[in-house]
Amino acid sequence: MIFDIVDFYPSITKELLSKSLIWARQYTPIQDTVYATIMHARKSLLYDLEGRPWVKKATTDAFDVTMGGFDGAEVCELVGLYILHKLGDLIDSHDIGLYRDDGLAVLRDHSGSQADRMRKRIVAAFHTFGLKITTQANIKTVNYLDATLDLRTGTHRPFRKPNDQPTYVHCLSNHPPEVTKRIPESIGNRISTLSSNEEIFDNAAPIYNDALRDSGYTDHLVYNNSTESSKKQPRKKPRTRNIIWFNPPYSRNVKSNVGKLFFRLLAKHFPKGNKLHKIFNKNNVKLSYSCMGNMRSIINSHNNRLLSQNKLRPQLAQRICNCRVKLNCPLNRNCLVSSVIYRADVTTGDETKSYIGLSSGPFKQRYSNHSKSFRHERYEKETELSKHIWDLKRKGAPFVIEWSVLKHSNTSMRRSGQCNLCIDEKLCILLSKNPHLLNKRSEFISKCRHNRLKPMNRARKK
DNA sequence: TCGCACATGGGTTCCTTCAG
DNA sequence: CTGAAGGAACCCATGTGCGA
Repeated sequence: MIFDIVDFYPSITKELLSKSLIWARQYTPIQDTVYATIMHARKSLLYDLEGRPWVKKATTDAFDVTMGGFDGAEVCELVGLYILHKLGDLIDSHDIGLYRDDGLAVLRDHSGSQADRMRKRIVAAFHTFGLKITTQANIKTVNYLDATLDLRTGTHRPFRKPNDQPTYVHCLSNHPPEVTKRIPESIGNRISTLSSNEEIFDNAAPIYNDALRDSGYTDHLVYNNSTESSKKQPRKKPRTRNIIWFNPPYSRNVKSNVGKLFFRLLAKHFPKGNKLHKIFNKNNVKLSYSCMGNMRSIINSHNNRLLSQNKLRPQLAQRICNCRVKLNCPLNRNCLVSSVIYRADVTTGDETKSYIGLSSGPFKQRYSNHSKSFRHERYEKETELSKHIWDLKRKGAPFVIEWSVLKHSNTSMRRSGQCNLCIDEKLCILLSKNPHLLNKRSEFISKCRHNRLKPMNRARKK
């Protein structure tokens, strides 16, 4: 029996999702990424994890997000698992499966009318969750996802919807060569897996071969049943290595062999005998090209950034300093500025030592924490700056601290997944010409802590 | 309600120890 | 030599209380 949930994601009610979450947490700690995504979606819900009313009110009963996105997929997976669990009373859990909104069930030893009664019970069960499904029972052949399963012959073969012509990235497209090179091979493997024998593969292959030819490839798909033989002899799992990846963006316009140059630098600066050779060597450092961003999304994000800046400007102009005594403002009446890289210059006599830090929130808040660590000895070790201040205090050396903003930035993520603010801070530290910089080298390898504070991830902490 | 000081929490890396 | 485990350190972000 095959069934399809109509408008699955838009039909998931707050109650259903809350129940699914409560159920899932009984069995397993939910992965951080999944949890954060679901919690983000939960913002539009009226219930929290314990079923209590959620503070933020939603406008509608259902979500306003489409299922295509990451959020939708994760929510559907979770709710789907909950539904499958509940359907366990009706049908053996080994005989029913759900992928997003497509479901498949095997009914053993059921006559035609028994199977139809079961179909009706499953439809009714979905109704109790507020979901509608379309079903087909008493069938021996089903088209499920991208495969056709035939119970009569016990075979399976690739399936595509009528008029669904496969299209692939063109061989001359501006992708890393490894990507385009592997496309024919990966398609061949996929079609082979979906075909239960070579004859079925040969029947299915022409449409994919044509699509490959249209995309400029000369390769011909070959049946590959190695997956079966490899299953029989499980290979001993090799010891996992700690690999450091370098992922430069790939572009055909760049004629330099970036990879070759990179490894040449690696060999030059970390030769055998070097203290760091153990960490940075050809076996531990790998290179893989990443794709350049889609031109349309680059232009869109650029436009959005400019437009949102224009919207924010009037607000910024309203409040830039809240100091009671304006003359004492650490940033010259600009202390409420957010997302900045700042520098503190500590001058004692003729020596000036600097400390570079960042503040994603208002600088005033960060400043307040710094001043606390200067006042109380128990917070001496809070920052390298406070350590230095307490050093000077013990020596009885008079000092003056001057604060300045080095760079305005933001915590939005770059394409590489790195936060602008953190990268700018590291860059400022690297480019600083002050030989008496207080910052420690270990800061360069510290990870961004702003990712988790994005609205989506912030909910994780509630 | 605002501004401020302070306490606490949290994610991450570093360092040490120990077993295999 | 390697990886796991546990604690310490670091650098903030967030919550709370209090006086003006």
